[in-house]
Amino acid sequence: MRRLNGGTMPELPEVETVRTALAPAMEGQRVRAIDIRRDGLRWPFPENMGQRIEGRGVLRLRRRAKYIMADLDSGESWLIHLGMSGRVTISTPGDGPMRPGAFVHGHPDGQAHDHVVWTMEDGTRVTFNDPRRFGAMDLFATVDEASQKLLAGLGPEPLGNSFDAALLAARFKGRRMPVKSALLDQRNVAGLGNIYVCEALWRSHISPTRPAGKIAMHRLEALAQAIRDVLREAIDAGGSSLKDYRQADGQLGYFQHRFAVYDRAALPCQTPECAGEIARIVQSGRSTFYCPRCQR
DNA sequence: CTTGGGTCCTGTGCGC
DNA sequence: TGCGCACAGGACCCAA
Repeated sequence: MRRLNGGTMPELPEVETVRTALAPAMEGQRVRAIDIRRDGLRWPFPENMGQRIEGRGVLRLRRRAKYIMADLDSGESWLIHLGMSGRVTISTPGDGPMRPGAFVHGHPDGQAHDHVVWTMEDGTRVTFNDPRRFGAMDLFATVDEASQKLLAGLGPEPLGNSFDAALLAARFKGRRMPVKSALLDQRNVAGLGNIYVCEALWRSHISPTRPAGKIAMHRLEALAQAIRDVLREAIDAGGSSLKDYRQADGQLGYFQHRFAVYDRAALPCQTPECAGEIARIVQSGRSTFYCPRCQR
């Protein structure tokens, strides 16, 4: 089993942690300058993205699913998705060198894959780095958010009031697909990714291969609670990591969390008195980690 | 409508 | 030591 280099992919908790860190650096300030170093990431950037952002004030930062939105005083919202490998670095003028590793790979002022750099009016610099370029940015009228292509159709926020077992039951009714796949579908629940789906299923003792429509209500209650618990714990862990982020070069987006099953193939299950061994299977081309003994 | 598979992208780690 | 390849996966896209 390959190692993940100690990092985790940005799912809801990591994105929320990034939003929390970016808010004090951006909210209430104007964008003095924006340096866009390529045409796009996963998709081309929106037309005139730089002109539409430069000079605008940032009213506030919000999160929806795995997206961060910066509401601008122009009436537009700037949407950012970290994809798989997106990182954000915050440098303040007092930090000394604005960024370590200058002149790397021919980039005069930064590191390889620094794609967008924005400078706030107080000199704070925020750098978006994304080697795999699965990330995305867009601009849309804030009032038209409901019809924004990437946001329309998203399911409820798992930490919001409308998410519960009854909602899962309604979404899963009659569905034969494995519950693992159903939880990854952002139309059912917004913000879960491979890691936290595995963790939540383990906590609720549900097999990832079980058809989504064949889970008893009391087990869906446990699942909904497990989803909320694992996300909340990861957000809390990210928040505590934030206090030390300067020591990590100000790099945000990857906060190590203690996983019970993810990337733990062949290691012992941590359910008390289970003594099972964590298995790795592939579902829809993705790794699933679970305990065949205590997850049914 | 539902479901599954392909695709994009680069860094990393492993086997030969 | 160096090379090639599998793998990591979020979300769209399309085919059956």
